[in-house]
Amino acid sequence: MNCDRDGLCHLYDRLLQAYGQQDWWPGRENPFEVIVGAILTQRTTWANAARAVELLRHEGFLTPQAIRQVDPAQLEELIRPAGFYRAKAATLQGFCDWIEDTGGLAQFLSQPLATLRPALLSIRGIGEETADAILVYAVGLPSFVIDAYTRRILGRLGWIKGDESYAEIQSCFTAALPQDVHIFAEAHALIVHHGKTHCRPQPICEGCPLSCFCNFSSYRKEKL
DNA sequence: ACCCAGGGTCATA
DNA sequence: TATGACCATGGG
Repeated sequence: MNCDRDGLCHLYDRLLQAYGQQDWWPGRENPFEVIVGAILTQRTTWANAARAVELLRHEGFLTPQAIRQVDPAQLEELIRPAGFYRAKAATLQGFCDWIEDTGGLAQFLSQPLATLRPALLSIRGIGEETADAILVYAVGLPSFVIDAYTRRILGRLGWIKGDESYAEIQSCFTAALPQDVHIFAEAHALIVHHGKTHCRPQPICEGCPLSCFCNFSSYRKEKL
């Protein structure tokens, strides 16, 4: 792995210059809605997850109490457009049970990163990426999100092999960037946007702001 | 008829 | 620890 500070800072600058501020994750003013969105968008397009969020909002289910109390079958029907709806319904209710049993949403949002991240990871259905997305976009704590696009982009740049652990890649970003949640939020949003426009499984090299991207030999051997 | 998307869990070797 | 199977909808 050759993922140094200068390279990552340069990557961030290039993406920011190319795409501008993303101001990601609509509905960021409602932390609980962001948490629900983070769970529903797992391995799913945002359009599908957003449909499910809208259905929940329309029926008045965008509170921990409401999701906790609703009949599981009804919750499953509401979030059906998001896919994996049985697993995600169970995750949502598991999360809301835990929130309500540990002092409520306000209490949750006021805790520090060192206690919040392990707590999130202990909930079934919430892994590292979802936990970090919740921490950054809902709670406002700087815990860098590593997703498939991040791995694919770094892999195609030749900076990682691909078998590095989540923590290993995350620590590179943590060491390179200022410990500012706004930077972390923006950087991950830029990576996803770049991934969607140029770094799909089938690359789209026309107009790619990272001109070196499509030429790397590591490109053939990637797992993603 | 494919492939893919802002993952995570569990069983197997 | 490392693959593979499975979860499931909707768009290209």
